[in-house]
Amino acid sequence: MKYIACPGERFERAVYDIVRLVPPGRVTSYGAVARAAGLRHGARMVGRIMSRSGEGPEDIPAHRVVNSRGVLSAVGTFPEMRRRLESEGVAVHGNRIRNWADVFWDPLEELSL
DNA sequence: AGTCTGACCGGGG
DNA sequence: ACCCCGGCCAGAC
Repeated sequence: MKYIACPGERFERAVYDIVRLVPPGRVTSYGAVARAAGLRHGARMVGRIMSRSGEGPEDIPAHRVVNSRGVLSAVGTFPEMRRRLESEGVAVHGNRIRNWADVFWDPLEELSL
């Protein structure tokens, strides 16, 4: 499966497809998803897409996407995020993920795109 | 059209 | 490890 750099609906669909593949117990980042979806500078867009992801019927693990430093930057508007991660075995200290380097799941690498 | 604001990122200090 | 800054892009005024 491969995605081409094309903004708009295609990009959004690619983002959804990728996020759905993040396994429980692992976490990825907005920027990493953006790059895998073909937009090098699309991190903010991914963030926006995640923030609206609760609206539709689409069911995706938005809690498994955090910022590039392993911090739960969304916990303010998405409080359940932390509990969901912990229930999957991800250790969180403050709002920061422990062993970030080990828990990090990079779509580009894991999915050979 | 101009400006501000984000669930962002990388580099530099 | 922390903070700051400039760059990034789309949406809301």
